[in-house]
Amino acid sequence: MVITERRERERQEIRAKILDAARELFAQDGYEAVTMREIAKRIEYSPTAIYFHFADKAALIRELCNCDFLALAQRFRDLMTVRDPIERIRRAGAAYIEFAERNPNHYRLMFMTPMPADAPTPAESTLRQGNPEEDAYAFLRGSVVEALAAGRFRPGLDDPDLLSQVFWAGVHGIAALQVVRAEEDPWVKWRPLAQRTRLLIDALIDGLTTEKKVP
Amino acid sequence: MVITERRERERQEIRAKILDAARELFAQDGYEAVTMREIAKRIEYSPTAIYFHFADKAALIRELCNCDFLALAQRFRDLMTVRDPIERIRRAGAAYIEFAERNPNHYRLMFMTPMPADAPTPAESTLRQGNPEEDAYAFLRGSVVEALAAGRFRPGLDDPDLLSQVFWAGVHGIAALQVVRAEEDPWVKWRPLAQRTRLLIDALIDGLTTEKKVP
DNA sequence: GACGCGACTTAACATCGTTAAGTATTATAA
DNA sequence: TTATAATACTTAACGATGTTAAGTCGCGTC
Repeated sequence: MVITERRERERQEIRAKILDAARELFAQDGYEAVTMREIAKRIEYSPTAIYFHFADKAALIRELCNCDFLALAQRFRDLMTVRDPIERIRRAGAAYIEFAERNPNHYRLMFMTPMPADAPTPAESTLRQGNPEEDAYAFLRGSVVEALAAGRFRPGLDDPDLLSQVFWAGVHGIAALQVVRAEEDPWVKWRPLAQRTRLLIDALIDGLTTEKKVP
Repeated sequence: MVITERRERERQEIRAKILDAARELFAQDGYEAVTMREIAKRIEYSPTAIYFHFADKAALIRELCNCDFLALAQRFRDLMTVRDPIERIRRAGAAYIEFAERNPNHYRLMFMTPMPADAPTPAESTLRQGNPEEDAYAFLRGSVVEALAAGRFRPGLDDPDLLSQVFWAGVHGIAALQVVRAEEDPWVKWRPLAQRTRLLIDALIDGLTTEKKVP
């Protein structure tokens, strides 16, 4: 039965080729602009061939998205070495925004697009929910729990989910506005991204914890 | 020449009918889902008729968008009566998020979609930039300047644009995540919007100003 | 050596935004 | 009063999109 193994291997190869082509086009031009026909042309197959490997365009893009979630979580994994949980949260916020700046189209799909009804639930997904190495939210929440245990947050603030979600919202706001209004915006004179990032993270941490960065 | 006046009036009427139909469909289903043919069916005209009143679909939607910007700015206008600038900023943040919650599709178009290349510049737009009654950013910035003059922000924080942008980013983060992940999200157990809103605004204000809400 | 299945192609469908061409109605000019 | 021109539309069609139906070809199995 070695033959079916080879078949399976070939299947995975062409699957990967499709994904690579799609990723490249998509990172360049964004979701809507990517065409099944164009992906097909790139890999020198007919457009229909893609449908033997992916149910539809959404499924294709969803698979790319999964990779991106993993990539983000793995950037966070490197921050495990930071011992102080508050400092770790700070760095995670900065890394998050940097990810968005570097992969604006991926970020848009991951966090700025409504989830389709048939999106995979944690049970279906290959990503294991709650595992900080694969789930970025779990990483953030874990650090919050740690800081909470160390009594670093202000009294009265004791809900790790609420705290995580507020911090996430803050950095997401910076990232999302950057992605959408990155180029020349005649309506608002944007301050440099680094300045906005720094001040928001500092202010949020200052407002939530007992420590003071600014006197 | 009263006749051309009537013609112009009729023109405006059908224009308004198109806009109304488009607004309703759009608020229900979002931008991509709205079809020129469906708008046409609703007003009982042929699809082509729309093109005699609007250059294309984007122009149509852009006009709706303009109305929404104005509507938001006018919600802010009511906050002019709040004397304390910091309290006014607080309330503006809450009103902003409430607007997003109530008009998720409009919000998506206004703040979560890349600006098309042919979007109107402030010079072209009917909205007057810098006028706090028509420009929500100007309203926020004005309040920040006022608070700055009153010495309410922490020492070292003296750039009204940077401060405005950071505050905007914070509330935008809450609003944007709400719009995209409002329904059941199996990945994150979301805390109630009101709680997230309150904590983020309080924390940001605490972190940026000299006053303390929480001890 | 007939059969069947898997991987693919060609052709087509429905739907989308948009445009070309034609047609009434109506105001202006002769 | 009638010819002309402009206005406000309609019908038909174009090209592009995601997707599906039907057919082809090659390989492994009985």
